[in-house]
Amino acid sequence: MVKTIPRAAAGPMSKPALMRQMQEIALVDVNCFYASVERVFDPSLEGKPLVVLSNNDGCAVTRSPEAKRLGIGVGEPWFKIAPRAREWGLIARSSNYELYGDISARVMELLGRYSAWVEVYSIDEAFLGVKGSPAELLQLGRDMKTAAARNVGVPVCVGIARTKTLAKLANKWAKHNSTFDGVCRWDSVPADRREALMAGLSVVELWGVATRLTKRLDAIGIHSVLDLSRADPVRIRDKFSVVLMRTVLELQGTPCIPMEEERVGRDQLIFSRSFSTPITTAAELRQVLSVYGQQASARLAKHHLQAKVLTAFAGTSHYNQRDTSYPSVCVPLPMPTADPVILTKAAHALLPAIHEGVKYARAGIMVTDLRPTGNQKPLELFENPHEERNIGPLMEDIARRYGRGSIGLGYAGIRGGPDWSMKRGMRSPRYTTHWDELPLVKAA
DNA sequence: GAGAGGTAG
DNA sequence: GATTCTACCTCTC
Repeated sequence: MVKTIPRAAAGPMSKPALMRQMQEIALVDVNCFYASVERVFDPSLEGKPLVVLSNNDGCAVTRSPEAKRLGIGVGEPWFKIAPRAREWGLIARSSNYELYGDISARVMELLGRYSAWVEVYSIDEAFLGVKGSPAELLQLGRDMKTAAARNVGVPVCVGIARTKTLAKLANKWAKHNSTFDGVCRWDSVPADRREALMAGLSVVELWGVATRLTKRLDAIGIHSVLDLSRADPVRIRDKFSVVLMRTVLELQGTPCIPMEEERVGRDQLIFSRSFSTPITTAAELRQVLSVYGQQASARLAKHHLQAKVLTAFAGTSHYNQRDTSYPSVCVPLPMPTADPVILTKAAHALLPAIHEGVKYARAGIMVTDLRPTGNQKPLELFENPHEERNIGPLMEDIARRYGRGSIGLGYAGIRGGPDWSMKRGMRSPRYTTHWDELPLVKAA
């Protein structure tokens, strides 16, 4: 008697079934994403050196290829670049995360048409499970590149390989080696050429390896990607960590870093910012912490989460070595909550640790031990009078209707920008998410 | 479990 | 004078 294996039910394929079908992984990422988005809406930026700045217009986070050629590094402070900007014809933009987020969503939606399994890895890149012959895979990569340029208006590069680490590497080659024309499939590159490329690349270029590991690897004679790919995985695990061992195995073609499901809940939320001008008084800091407390409340509510622990912290500038101070307090909350009053009050627990006169450059709060909002009512004894009256949702409703800043609790409610608020003098319009900032088109 | 260290984008 | 922010993982104690 032969048992027959039941056929899979019709309908969408299960994840394990997809996994069996999936032969390779494609890494698609947008070239210098923020700068490319700025160019979508302002084509006059095309061909010009352009940098997008971090919060507070602090430093360059994204540079157009022309800006890179000027020798501007990532993280280079704007105050150092600015004096020469005019002479270089360099243009700077403040970061416009709302716009970038919206364009990112369009790119991801587009990629979803090419694979049933897209892992959104960051704002500008995604891993895709892909399947097909070598020729089909290369064609798929070229199709995605063309579609992103035509439908969204941004340039992307594609790396395709058997493992994530190799897909990352192939993507890098696609980007920096014009012969690949933006699409590189690892196994389609002749072995001797791959080795030459790997021999010429420092381990610091690898996904998961940064400066510290590079130093330690250098010390044992491992300098290039090729060196690391030939290392003994077990020895690497013993001398370093399982993380680096996975990198070695992945370089050798053994997948160890799986495609991930979309993260639903988060483990922690952080609200933190550097100030445009340092804060020196507890009164000002109280106001800042109130703002964060309410932001945390709104975000928790949005994700249907409650927090059990809140940590509040402040710190002086790392660049000022005198008078340094990094006060922080960890406040266990009496019960899981997303209530703005409770969170704000908890955040204020930092205030006694603040020394008047010290120049605090940054502050923030972190909520941890997050859990989904339960539906069972807390014991009467522990019931929170504010939550009962739903102050959080009420404030959200007003903010939605009358705009952010129209309502706030106590010190967070003051109108007009306090002088520590973020500096963003060169922000482009939020073209796609605000009615009053839509792009105008003139038909002449 | 907390904190340090490291990494990514 | 001035220099991002958020979130994760692993290791150690």
